[in-house]
Formats: sequence, C-alpha cells, structure tokens
Amino acid sequence: MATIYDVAKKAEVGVGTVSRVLNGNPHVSPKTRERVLAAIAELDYQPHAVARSLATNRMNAIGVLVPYFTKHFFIEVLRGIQDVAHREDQGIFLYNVQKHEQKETYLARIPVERRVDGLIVITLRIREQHAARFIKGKLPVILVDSYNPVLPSLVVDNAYGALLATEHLLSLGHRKIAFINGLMRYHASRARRQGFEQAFAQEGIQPETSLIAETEFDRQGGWQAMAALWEAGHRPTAVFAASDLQAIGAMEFFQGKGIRVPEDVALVGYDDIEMAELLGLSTIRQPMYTMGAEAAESLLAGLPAAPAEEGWPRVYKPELVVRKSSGC
Amino acid sequence: MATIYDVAKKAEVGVGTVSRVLNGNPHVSPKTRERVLAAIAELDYQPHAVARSLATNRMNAIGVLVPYFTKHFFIEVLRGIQDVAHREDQGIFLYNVQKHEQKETYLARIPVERRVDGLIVITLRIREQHAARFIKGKLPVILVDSYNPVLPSLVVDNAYGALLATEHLLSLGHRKIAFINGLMRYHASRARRQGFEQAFAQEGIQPETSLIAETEFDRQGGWQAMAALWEAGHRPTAVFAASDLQAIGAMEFFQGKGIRVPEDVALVGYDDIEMAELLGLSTIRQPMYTMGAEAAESLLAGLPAAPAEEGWPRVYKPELVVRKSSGC
DNA sequence: CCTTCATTTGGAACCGCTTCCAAAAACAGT
DNA sequence: ACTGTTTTTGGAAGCGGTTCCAAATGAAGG
Repeated sequence: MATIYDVAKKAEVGVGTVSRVLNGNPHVSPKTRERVLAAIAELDYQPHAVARSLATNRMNAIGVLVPYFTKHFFIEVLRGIQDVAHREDQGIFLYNVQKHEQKETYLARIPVERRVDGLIVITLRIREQHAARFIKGKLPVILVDSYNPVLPSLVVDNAYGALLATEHLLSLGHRKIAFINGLMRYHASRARRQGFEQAFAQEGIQPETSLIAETEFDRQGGWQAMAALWEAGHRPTAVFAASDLQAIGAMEFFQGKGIRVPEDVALVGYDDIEMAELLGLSTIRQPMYTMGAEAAESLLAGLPAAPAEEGWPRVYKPELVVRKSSGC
Repeated sequence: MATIYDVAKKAEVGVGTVSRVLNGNPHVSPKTRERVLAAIAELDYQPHAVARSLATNRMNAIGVLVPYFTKHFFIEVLRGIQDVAHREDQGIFLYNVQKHEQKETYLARIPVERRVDGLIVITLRIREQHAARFIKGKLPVILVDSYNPVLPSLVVDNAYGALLATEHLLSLGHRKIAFINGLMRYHASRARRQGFEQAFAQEGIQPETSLIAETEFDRQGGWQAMAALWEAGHRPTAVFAASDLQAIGAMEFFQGKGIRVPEDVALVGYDDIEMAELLGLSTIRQPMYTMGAEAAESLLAGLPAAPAEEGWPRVYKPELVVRKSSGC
C-alpha cells in the first residue's frame, strides 16, 4: 500500500507538499500540484484514514446510538444522517443497543474511546450522569426524539400531533372519540393527552374521560384497551390511538367483532409505520428523515458540547396523513 | 487527557512496560504491574483507540455495507452482526447505500481507506473488479445474501424455500397453484422457479405454466400479476408469491374482487416481513439473524481474504411459517 | 543587477501507541 | 564469587499522516 512518502518521492517533492495538495491548501503552485496529482493517480494512493486521524485528532466519523426496537423510526432517521454524512465525507459508527446493559457500556465508553467526533442518540433517554461525562469529555452529543435539559435535542411536538389527529376526527363530526394513549410515564403520552384535550377545548367541549385508555404502545396494548372499553359498554364512533401498532390492535379487535372500519368506527393512528399505508390507516407522520439530516448537520457544524440554550430543544411539527380508516 | 507517557512517568517505569501491562503481556513482574495499574487508575487513563490502531494496524471494527431498500432483512442481519461484534469488542462501521453511485464510491474506498478490519456486504452484488481490489488489498469481505465466486458468501437455499411453500400447498390438496415469481434476471427467481417445479415433480405432476407470472418483487407487481392472471380467465385455488410484498399485492387484488383468503384461495408468501405476521400470511422465513452472526464470526475469526473453497458458499435452509392465509 | 517582500517548498517534530532489541536484573548452578 | 541462563525492563524506531519553521525560489521595484 502506497504511503505519502512514496507519493512524495515519485513526484519529487516533500511530504509537506503532498499533504498540502491532499488538503487543498492554496500554497502550492499549479505545476507542482499537477505532478503530485499525477503521482497520486499513478500509485492509486489513498491517505490512511487512521494516520490522518491521529495527526489531526479528528475521526471523520459520527456515532449513532440507537435502540433495536424502533426499527422504522431508526431507519428513516438514519437515512437522513447518512445523506448528510456521506455528503460531508464522514463515516457512521453504529452503536445498536439490544439489551439494556449495552446502552450503559456504550455510554460509558464512547466519550473516552473517542472513535467518533460526535454522537447522535436516537430515542434513548440519557441520564444526568452520562450527559455530564459527554460534556466533560467535550464530545458533542445530540438527541433525536429524546430530551435532556443539558444536551441539544430534536423533538417532535407530540401535543400538536395529537391535536391534529383529534381535530381531524372532530371535524368529521365525531364526538364520542376513544383515545388509546401510551402509559403516562412516557413524556410522549402526557403531551399527546394534552393535545387531545386541547382539540376538544377548541370546540368548546369536553372529552369523555372514560373513553381514555392507557396501555403499552404495542399491538396487544391496543387490542386490550379496545376490548376493555367495549366490554365496559362504550361505543365510540371514532378511535385515536397513540401509535399505529395500538391502532392495528384495535383494528384487529374490531375485525373480530365484525365491526367495520371506517364505516362503523373511524380510526386514526400515530407514527406512519410502513404497515399504515398498506392498511389504509390514517395517521400522524413525523419528519424523521429531516430530523436525522438536521441532527447530523448540527453535529458536523460543530455545535457546542453543552448548549441547550437559544433555540433548543428544536421542535418539529408532525403532519396528518389522511387515509381511508378515518372515513374521508 | 492522559497519555501512556504520563502513566509511565507516574509509575516510574518505561512506556514499554505500561504497554505490556495494558495488553496483558506476561513479562511483567507482579509488583511493577501493581504500580502501573495504580498509576492508570489515578490518572483515569484510557488508551487512545486511534493511536493503537495506527501502531497495530487493527481497527477493531468491521464494516457493514447495506442497501437502503432491504430494511427488514438488513435490520435482522445487523442484529446478528451486532451481537457478535459487541461480544468481541468490535465496532460497527455502517456504509448505507441509498444511491447507486454511493455503492461505487464505498467499494472503491473501503479497501484502501482501511477504517475496518473486514467488511460484510449485505444483498449487494459485487463485481469482479471490486472483488479483486478487496483480495489485492487483503481486506476480508464476506457476502450475506449475495454470491460471488471468489468471495466467501452466505446464501439462502431459494430452491428449497420455494419447494417448502409449494409442497405445503400441494399437501393441502391444491393443484391449480399460481406462482407469482420475481423477474428471471435475479438468481433468486430462477432458483425459486426450480423449487416450485421440483415440488410438483415429487408428486409426479406438472405445474401449469400459464399460471406462472414474473414481476417485480413489490406490491404493485403482485397486484398486477394477479390481475393479469385473473383477467386471462385463470382461477387458481392457491397462490405462491416469491415475496411477501407480492403476496400482499395479490391479497389486495382479491380484496377488491371480494375473494376471500384463505376460504376461496390459499396464499403463501416469502420473506416473513413484519407485516406477514400481522396479516396472517403463511410464508418462508430466512435465518437472517443467524447469517449475520455467523458472517461476523467468520470475519472476526480471520477468514482468508479469498477462500471460496471448501464449504463455501455456505448455504442456509429457510423454513416454512404456517399462518392462516394458507388455510390450515 | 541588487534588494525587498511574498510565495512556495522541504523536512523535522509530533500525534499516542506497539514492538523489538539490547541492557539490566534476577536467578541458578558450580 | 563467578559464570551462564532466564526474566524483566527501558526506550528507540516505527505506524502514516499534519503542521510548522526556515530555506529557497520568484516577482517586483529602483
């Protein structure tokens, strides 16, 4: 494998000059540049990324810490990150956490190991202690779909998303709207509850509290919540679920009962997962690609290690995707 | 940040000794080791991963080159890779290909840039020219779900998968079985066709050639193929699609016609994507996690840069997943 | 033609580690 | 005590770049 010294010898210049050519330093005369470029081409030379990193103290790579379970979300965010990273000639170092202790080991190691110039954390919650380590180690971190008071975060306006969904159902004339929410220990659930209520408030009415359920964000949760409501004698004309999976669970419950969607009951989900389109599920879409791209951009623009000031957290607006399940 | 020299000074030893302690070299007396360890702890020292890489020429990371479009497949394979990599203390460098030219730049750069000790290529086809570069650059590569004569490959037995699916339908008494295959320019399609035919041959019968369609592997392809067959007057009692997406397309066509699955027509797909479970689609599952894990293992075990000999390509058997769409 | 000033160039020093060699120390054996 | 052998140790020389300083070259002006 050719080194910079080989190139220098072949072009009959010093290594400094070759380095200058490689890095676009203007203090090189056109003819010398030509000679160097020729030598580089001839030797099929590529600078050794690691040697360069050691000298410059820049890794030219960003880390992405992502939980296994958010497949769809992760892929889309990653796509945004990748586009920017590729454009800026940066690599992506992937830290995929499948088990909880992996998260801990990664968070402990990333700041000292320094294999990356910055880290994007997706969805995972970062504790004070770890945030402090990153700040102390001066390793920039940015959170996507997660919030921490001392770290820059990109979050989606959950209240607004729920508001959109609820407004949509209200505008279709529904008043008995069931809300299958996530568990209240998640911030997202609390915000969505608020948006749900606000939509009603705008119409000057009150939602029926007995129609609000709280379950896990998965299919089973949706099924069970719907079943429980039904058995308690409730007959909502519309259902808003805080996740597409819950919506699908509810849909399955309806199927089992022979209740038609949207004829008998309208349904709106949240997330716009792949299946939503397939099932014709109206839902709330989050700007995942954009968030990924902008997170990468901020990181590469060298955001301060601990901003969380002006303009942070950055809040993104989700949008309503109307499909047939809401009965339009 | 402390360096090895700081540690050496504090422990009053040479840097060589510190390095030996760090790497578990046995030629260090217990007392010296103690002193060094104490100094390390006191300075909160961590070896600099990059400097170490430069000196040892080992990156402690493997690259994963993956196309954007194989989301589900990719995630599962990646999970296998990640488990092994994490266990072996190796990082994962992600090269996500979204546009064709990215594939080219990555393939050209990875072997010379040397940021990784080995590369796992998922699904993407590698041309001779690039394979040669990897071999020449002595960078081990391993292909998952892709085949190249000069590179070690992990492939799934497509003929067997199609055989399983077809046998299943035949055993349920179906004889008029439509086969929505992929385009014949893909190797997978040719192999699946073969398995389809073999299943019939085992029963001593011939499939109806007019019931075999060839389309893209997507939903639209499945829909169109099914529509074309239907309009040509064919009334198969069962359909085997070469991908779940095609199967779903066919399902949608049936829905539009008011034809019930599985009562009126049995349906089997291929891939076991997430939606398959949800839709109750019988399908063929490929051992993706296992392939990922074993690819990573082979790579880390330091497979020869250009084997493709004994035991390669490694062939994995898919399995049949029976759900309600096949009418069991 | 000689000075002065700006630009281009070569190459040593350095980034933080590993590795190897030779020297020192420890240990045996006589 | 001395020699021979083994183990432990220090530190120089790389790994392949970048960066900086001083030297060389070139351009401009008198």
